[in-house]
Amino acid sequence: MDNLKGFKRNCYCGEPRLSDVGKTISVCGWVQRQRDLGSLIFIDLRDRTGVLQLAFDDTSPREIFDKAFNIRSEYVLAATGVLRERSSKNYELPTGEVELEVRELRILAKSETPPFEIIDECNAGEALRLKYRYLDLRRPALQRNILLRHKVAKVTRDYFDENGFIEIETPILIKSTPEGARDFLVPSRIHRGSFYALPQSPQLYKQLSMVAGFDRYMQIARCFRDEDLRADRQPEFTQIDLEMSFVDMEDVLALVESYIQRLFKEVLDIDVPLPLPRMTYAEAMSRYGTDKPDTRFGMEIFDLTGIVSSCGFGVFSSAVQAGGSVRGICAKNSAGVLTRKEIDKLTEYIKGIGGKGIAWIRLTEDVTSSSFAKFMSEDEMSAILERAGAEKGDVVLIIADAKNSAVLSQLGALRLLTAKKLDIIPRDKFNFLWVLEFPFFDWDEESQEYVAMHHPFTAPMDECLKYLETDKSKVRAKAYDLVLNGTELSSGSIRITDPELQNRIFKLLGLSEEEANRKFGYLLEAFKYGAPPHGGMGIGLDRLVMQMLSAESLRDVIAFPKLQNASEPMTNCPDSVDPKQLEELGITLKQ
RNA sequence: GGCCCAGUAGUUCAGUUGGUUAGAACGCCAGCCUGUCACGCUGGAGGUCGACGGUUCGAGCCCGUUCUGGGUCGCCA
Repeated sequence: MDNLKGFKRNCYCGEPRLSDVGKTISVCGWVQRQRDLGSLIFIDLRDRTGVLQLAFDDTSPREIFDKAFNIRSEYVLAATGVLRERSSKNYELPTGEVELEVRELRILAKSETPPFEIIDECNAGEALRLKYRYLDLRRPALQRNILLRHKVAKVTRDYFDENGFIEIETPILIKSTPEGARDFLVPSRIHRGSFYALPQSPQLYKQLSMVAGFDRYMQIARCFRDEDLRADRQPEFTQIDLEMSFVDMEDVLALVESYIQRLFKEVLDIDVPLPLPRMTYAEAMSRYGTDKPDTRFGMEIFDLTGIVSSCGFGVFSSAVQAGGSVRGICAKNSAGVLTRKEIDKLTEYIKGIGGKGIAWIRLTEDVTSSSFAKFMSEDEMSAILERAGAEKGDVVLIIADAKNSAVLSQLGALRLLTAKKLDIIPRDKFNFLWVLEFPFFDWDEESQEYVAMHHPFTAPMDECLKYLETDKSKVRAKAYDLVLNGTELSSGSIRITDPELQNRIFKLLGLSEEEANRKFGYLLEAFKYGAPPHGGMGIGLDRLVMQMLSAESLRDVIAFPKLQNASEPMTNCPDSVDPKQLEELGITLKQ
């Protein structure tokens, strides 16, 4: 093993080109591969910029050649030499026309054989890759992802800085607010029996920053939610958090739009046309069955309620009579893929998410089959086909339920699943969509009452204030979501700054004055001292980067993510602690 | 907590109807090789078939339980 003494790197591995031939350069890196051809040895040396071929032959000093002979994958090397043109070039590689004729070679570290190959094609399981995450991260694909993430953060800070935003760090140890997601708790040693919580978002602090007069705040903020994980959900994630004073919704939307445009141009060189398309929540639900529609493909939901309200098929007519609806989607040119068996699978899926089943019509080239035609008149069937826009080769999938919301959400899920099955979702599109006019209240089946759909500081739309006490279903919020390819990227609202209105809202949400004061008293108190009108957004950085890279999982864009069970195998976290630590905190564990 | 999928060599996987000594590719080790770049050729090492229990003359394969990982529903104001 050698050391670095006297060695000075002056070049990254990915940099040298034909025009540099003849220069003496010094590089450092990891051995991607050693190819021993007998009296000729090649070593591919990798750093974060790329790969450079080191060459050793009979012109090499004997001790250097012997050293090269014994070098294995993932050794760390420092090499100095003269750059020369290759006699046989590799045009696949940016550095493929040159190679380093090595004059000095140092082994800075040896390596055991890694548990999986450090190549992009590596298919090793997530658990193994996370246990050796530092090796996984050496793969060029992950290096690119993390680098792109860095660029996104850089452009973000630049953009908001240029628009007058100030980055303010808000605390990580905060008061628990047991609304919404479950909090991570941190026991206090000094205040025995009391707990801090980790922030689910810097929401209240950024609003207080507005009261403090900072006018425009942004932060690339870490957020924590103690809920179950998904491919696009990690217990800690990063949010581009912003808040602005003296603005209405249009100001926030305009600023975020132009941020998105600049970001995609600078990082991906993609032009995003503005303004971004908009849709109300009601329209999104009725056309796509979700508040985050993927508009990269059609297959929109159509309404059959009027056509089948008094038909002979009890499943349909009884759903309509109970106040529900009958709706469907039409999967174009899908009869080949959506066989009876496949439709049965879809039905199983629908039953799994609380549905009753799927009624279907399948139009192959020579025969039309259906699960319910025998109950219908010919006129009714042709009216359905016409409404569906169905032609030969198509499959119509219909859902009926006494609850309209159930019909829509099931069709929304079915639409996505079917599109994935048919592989009709374009991968190279970035379809942004503002979803506006969210309902202010959400009906909670379990408690049989209205609950806040957003956090309780979201302002109702001005024209809806009159319905607050009389008809909660009519109240819409000054809330807006930014959706990208069916993913909720970002969510924001204009906030309530009028203490009187805020008290009115708390009352409607069943929060007593005492309870509201205990939970958010400091914010209400602050608002007594001159709160500017303000609003903002939180943009999910991880999901944004994931979409920009078309990554399959959040784990591909987070340097050190957690497994589905919220653990991190590399450091064995979470882990038990020394009993002394618990003693200091006054904590006793059960059992 | 529910549902679905997967656990076989270091890694990714195959393994027929339950039947001799469990295979392949890559990786690893050794030898040969002067233009490779997924180098090539020859040879070699490497296995508690996730674990436990059951059925059977006999289990990688069938049954039960359990553990682990992935996806998903619930959950995520």
